[in-house]
Amino acid sequence: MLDIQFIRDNAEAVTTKAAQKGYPVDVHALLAADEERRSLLGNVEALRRKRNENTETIKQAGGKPDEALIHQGKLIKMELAQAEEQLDGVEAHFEKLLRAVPNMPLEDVPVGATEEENVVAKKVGEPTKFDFAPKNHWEIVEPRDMLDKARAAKIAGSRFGYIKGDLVRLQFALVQFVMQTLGDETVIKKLVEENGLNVSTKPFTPILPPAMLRTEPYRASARLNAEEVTYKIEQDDLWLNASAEHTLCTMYWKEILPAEALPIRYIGYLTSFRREAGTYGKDAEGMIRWHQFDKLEMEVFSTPETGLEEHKLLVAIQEYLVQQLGLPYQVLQKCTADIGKPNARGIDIECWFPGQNTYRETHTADYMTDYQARDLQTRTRKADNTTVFVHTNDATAFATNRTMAAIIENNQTADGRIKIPEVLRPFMGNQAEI
RNA sequence: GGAAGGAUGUCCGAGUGGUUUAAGGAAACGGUCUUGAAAACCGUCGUGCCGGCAACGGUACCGUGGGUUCGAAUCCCACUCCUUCCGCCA
Repeated sequence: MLDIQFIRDNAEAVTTKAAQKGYPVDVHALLAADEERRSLLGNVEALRRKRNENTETIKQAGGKPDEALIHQGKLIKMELAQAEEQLDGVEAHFEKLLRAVPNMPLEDVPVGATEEENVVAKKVGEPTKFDFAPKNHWEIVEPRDMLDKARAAKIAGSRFGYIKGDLVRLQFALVQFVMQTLGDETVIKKLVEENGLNVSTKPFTPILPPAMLRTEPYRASARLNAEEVTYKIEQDDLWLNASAEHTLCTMYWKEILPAEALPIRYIGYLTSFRREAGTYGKDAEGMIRWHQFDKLEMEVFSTPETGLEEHKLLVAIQEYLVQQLGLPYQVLQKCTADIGKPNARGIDIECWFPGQNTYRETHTADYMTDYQARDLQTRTRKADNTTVFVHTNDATAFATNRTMAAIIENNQTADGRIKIPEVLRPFMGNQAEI
């Protein structure tokens, strides 16, 4: 959530920017509720003070029952109960309005009403050329028994699949490659320097996070999108994660991190689950949009000063990883409508899919400033002993299904085989193709 | 699934109705001493919210929610989580 003080000071800008993101919020209603809340809080606190003073008087008298004082205490109690009830109602209303306000986009985020208005920031590599008609990834792997969606549909329904054989080995090669690359300080240092960033060169810590989480931290992360995206385990009041980010960004819920711990950089590997409600018909074939998929996800906790630089580092890492695989791609600066409620800035990377003759999203990088941390109450202590909310960043390293689909389509041969990118070969027994 | 014990500030930990605006210790920060460091000693040191330019004042927070009481960290009820033991199990 946003700082209410910020909203008070910037009511017009908040209204405008929220609307740009597609979240029309009634800032005037929010500020009215805020004013009413503060006024009622004043009443309540004055009554509590009276109560405390009455108690103190009784205490001074040795705690002996004094009918008059006890009677007065009872009167205060009744009055207070009424005032508190009133305050509770207003506060609940206030909080609902406050939470409805999205994070403010940074200055360089293009204003747009739909994802059509995302801006292509750069293109790297040329769309792959073939001297034959390139196939879709499923046309390559299904006949070779590396992907079985029919049986998965029988067992689990649509948007599931059995991935088999060499494709499984390819997935674990991707995992190994990412863990090795992000764990290597020389790589991080190189990317920090090449991009002129002023951040730590600390490598990423590999992490296997939980796949389920409780409602309270999930809600605080501003990532709980109950109906369309997220599965609920009703019996145990747990949600299935829709991204490793959800159990990573919540890790330090209600904690104060020592300054020297930052930045905290994690590279997580986790199976994620999405309901994909309302997407019927989209990507019915292939392995792009499943209910269940594995993902390597980066998460960074940093000081406010370095938050934006960390975001840029994550994008640089994403580009580096894609380049290492030799995939053509474009970098998209997401517009206000597409960056998401808690985001201040968002970048997508789209890889070229020759079988579909188009670029398709494979990576996202999200910068939340302190919007998530405020609700999660994740803070750090500064040198002067005061505390400040941390900044959070998350970014895809590889979503394995989509990345493998891109590798399959770009590296296909005329006879229906798949060339393995050089950097992955050491993790596949030096096999050059599958 | 059965049983028991727990949950207190950055950490450890005392606290069973008013003396707690939470003891004590550790860590951290500042200082004294020292050639330097360590030790010792002195001092500072929880987090929100409201008001205030500020100094400061008020108020809340002892797992969560409710209740009893003039007054609750402390008593009552419900719930959540953690630990240990037994059972089951990858």
